[in-house]
Amino acid sequence: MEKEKTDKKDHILDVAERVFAEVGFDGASTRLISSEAGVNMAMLNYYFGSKEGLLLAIFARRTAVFKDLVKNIGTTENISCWDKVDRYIDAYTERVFNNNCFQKMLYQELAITRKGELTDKITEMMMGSVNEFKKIIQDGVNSGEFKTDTDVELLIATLYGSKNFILNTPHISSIMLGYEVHNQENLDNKLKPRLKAYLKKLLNLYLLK
Amino acid sequence: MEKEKTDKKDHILDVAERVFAEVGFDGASTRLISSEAGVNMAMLNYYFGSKEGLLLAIFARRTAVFKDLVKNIGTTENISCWDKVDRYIDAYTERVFNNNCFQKMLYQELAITRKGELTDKITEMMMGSVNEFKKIIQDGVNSGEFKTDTDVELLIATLYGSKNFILNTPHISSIMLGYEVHNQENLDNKLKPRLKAYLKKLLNLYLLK
DNA sequence: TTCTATTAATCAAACGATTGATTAATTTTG
DNA sequence: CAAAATTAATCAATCGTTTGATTAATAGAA
Repeated sequence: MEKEKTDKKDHILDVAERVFAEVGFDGASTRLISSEAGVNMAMLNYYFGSKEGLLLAIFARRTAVFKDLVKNIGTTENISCWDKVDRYIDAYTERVFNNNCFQKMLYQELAITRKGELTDKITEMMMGSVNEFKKIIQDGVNSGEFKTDTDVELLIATLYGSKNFILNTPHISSIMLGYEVHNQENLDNKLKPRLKAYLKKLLNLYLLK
Repeated sequence: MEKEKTDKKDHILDVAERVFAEVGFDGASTRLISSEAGVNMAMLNYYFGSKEGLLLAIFARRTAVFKDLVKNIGTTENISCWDKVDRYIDAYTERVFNNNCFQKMLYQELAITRKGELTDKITEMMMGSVNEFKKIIQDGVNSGEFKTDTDVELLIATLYGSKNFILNTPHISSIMLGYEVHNQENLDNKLKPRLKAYLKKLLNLYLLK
């Protein structure tokens, strides 16, 4: 029935997302993906048209969820700009830790100079999140709450990049931190609160007068 | 003659490094690499044995150079720990901006869970650089120059990650910054000094009491 | 209900194209 | 000349995709 079909498609998307994150888009053969998902190879084309269609479907699913999550922290009234930054860091950290396979896949695609439709879709999604944060910082600078010589763009690079380094170079960060970052329990219990606290302190020192 | 042979091999390594950075290892066919380099396809195997051998040769060439660059800022006498951090940021920024194709390729490989020899070689190279910086920070904490609650590992993630975000997601960062980050002139004249100044201020605020 | 049509889902097999690699022949070099 | 460098042609393997057939599920007509 209809529900089971959706479940199966969702299952394939889950598996493909993980495999793409692990070995990259070009490194992931349709045979590997289908065998990992426990489905016949032809089902990928049957459901998603092509390998690239599968990739697009993964992005479509996540972006649909993200639109709700990124929304209007910046427009909340009656709280300081720093509190907005604080909330943004919380929301952002939660989001990326709960979708770390997708995040890893996302930045692998961003690193590659490919053609067409997907790049635009990714860029649009990223810029939405970026501009939300940018607006918060800019408001804080304009209102005098934050330092005037704040480098907003590089601060964004720090926010996104610090997390990327941890999650997207697991070989290195696991050695650095002393525990396996692929382990979701370590991620949730150890790394997530640590990263939140670190980012808040770092940005607080950099932004506030 | 011997010199020309080395030149040709070096030329192939240059081109392959760029192509790997642009489309990833799996996305770069030997035919594409050889045509971009203007050599016959068989020359890749003739010189480097295999496609993976070519990748290894790229790493071997860069690591040989890096061993000289990473050396002993930490053991310099008679300067403060902060001055060491200052110098490290300078040296690090210079290094990554002058090898941004290699850097991009490096982190694409680090993101992928692959087998064997290369991963160990990459990890060793990275940890050498990481530990050098870690030692500087740790000395500063122990001597009382830096704050005691410094999160060294996440600070490393910030240092490396901020730069990675700028250089490895050119689509996004070019929009953010308002100019093309692939343009080496923009990189050297605009971004490099800006990133240096930003990182120094950020780390200064975070580290110093 | 029971029999028949229709549709969706699934499969093994095969397709043409491309992959990385190798061969054997040729050219260049010393 | 002999050795090294370079080439076009070719190799088996794997790639993403398509095929035709089969099963399972649903709907319609009696």
